[in-house]
Amino acid sequence: MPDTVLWLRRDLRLADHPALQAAAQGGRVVPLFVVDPRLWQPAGDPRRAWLVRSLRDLDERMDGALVIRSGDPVQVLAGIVRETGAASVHVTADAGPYGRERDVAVEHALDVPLVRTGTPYAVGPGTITKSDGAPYQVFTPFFRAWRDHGWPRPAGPPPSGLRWRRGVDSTGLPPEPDLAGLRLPDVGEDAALERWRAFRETALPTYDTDRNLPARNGTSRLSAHLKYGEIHPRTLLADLARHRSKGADVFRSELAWRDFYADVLWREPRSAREYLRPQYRRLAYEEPGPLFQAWCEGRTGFPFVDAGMRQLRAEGWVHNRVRMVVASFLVKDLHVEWQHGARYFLRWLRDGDLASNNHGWQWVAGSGTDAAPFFRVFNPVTQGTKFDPDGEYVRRYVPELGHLPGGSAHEPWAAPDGYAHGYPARIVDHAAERRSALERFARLPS
DNA sequence: TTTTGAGTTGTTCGA
DNA sequence: GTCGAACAACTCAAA
Repeated sequence: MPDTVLWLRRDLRLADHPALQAAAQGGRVVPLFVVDPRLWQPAGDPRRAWLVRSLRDLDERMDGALVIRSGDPVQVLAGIVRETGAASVHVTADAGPYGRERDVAVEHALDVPLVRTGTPYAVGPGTITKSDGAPYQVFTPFFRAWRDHGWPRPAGPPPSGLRWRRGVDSTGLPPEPDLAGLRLPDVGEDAALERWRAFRETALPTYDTDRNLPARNGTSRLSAHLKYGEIHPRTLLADLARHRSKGADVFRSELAWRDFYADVLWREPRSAREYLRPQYRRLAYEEPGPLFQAWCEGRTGFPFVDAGMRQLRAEGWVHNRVRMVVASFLVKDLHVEWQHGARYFLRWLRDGDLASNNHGWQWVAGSGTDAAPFFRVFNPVTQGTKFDPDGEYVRRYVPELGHLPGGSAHEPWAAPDGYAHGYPARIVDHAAERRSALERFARLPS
């Protein structure tokens, strides 16, 4: 039986891995990861560090068999096939705009088959359609169809006869960037499974309500594990079938959101960078300047916003409720186009995913999927007092507010000693900027 | 075929 | 303090 190549990308695990199962049908498997400058360069340090750690973990599970090479995948794959005499190259299909084109280019350059088995999603992009075959543009009908469609069972553990081919030249791991104090959680397949187990047994039953409270550990924090494919949503959905609770239902729908946004990107690749509703391009925006800088650095003077932006720089992760609030602040209060915020997020988020991140930003901007009532402008103070009533989250990330008790941390301007520790004054008047945002929308030709 | 109701995550105003 | 209406308008599916 001839050997095969398993070209790993966003599927850095051994369990529940259909492409690995397919590759193992041949002889020995050459597990390969290509450090592609076109993906490595634009990725921020948190994502690079996560990737390096995840590859190191995977290599250990493979007893050191993982082959790492840098360069253009077209050349690297052709070289590997030539060196090893492999009969096929196996991948998990990539749904992103760059990955799809890259895979077609690799396919054309190879004289052996490029075999795509499975996707990183429960239901592959392009699968769910309306009865007339057109794609859904609204989440809830997509969700119903997605649920009714169902998803495959987990593929199980790696096949018992699996043999890695050894001795293939490898450049070794790329250097891990210095994160300068930014803390990442444990990385890798075991860490992902453990995170899932811990979440399932503690926070899942109350996920429907607690997921909105950023001070609490109420969310799964699986996003980066899912992004790198250390765990597959199939695995999660199979386990969820044994949990009956409102929390389990809501968590399932969050996995459907991930599939939905991947589906939207697959059908409209330009939506990664451009407005899904093109008329929003003509809105009156402001060029990013000093106010944008203040937003990036978490010194807008709005505690909930600043806490979120500082959490981003401290952990490479932000609670989803707070992502919405900081995004709304940039787009609706500072009138900066969503692409600037999305790019900054992708630079610093450890889970930075093109589809989820950029469509989430478009949702906030009003230009994305969903009815998008343009008058939806988050009030950073209201959001703070509603979802962080004790001010615990704000004080955790903004030490200058540590002396303000309870919910008063959300309104330092109302406390006599609110600015005693150097917290900045508000950079804009929220009520005025809200009106300005609504006026800009009203002037938008339809 | 047309109509109708509902749609992840909101805020403000006035009764 | 609570509550409903208004903000204005697109997609989808059921009636």
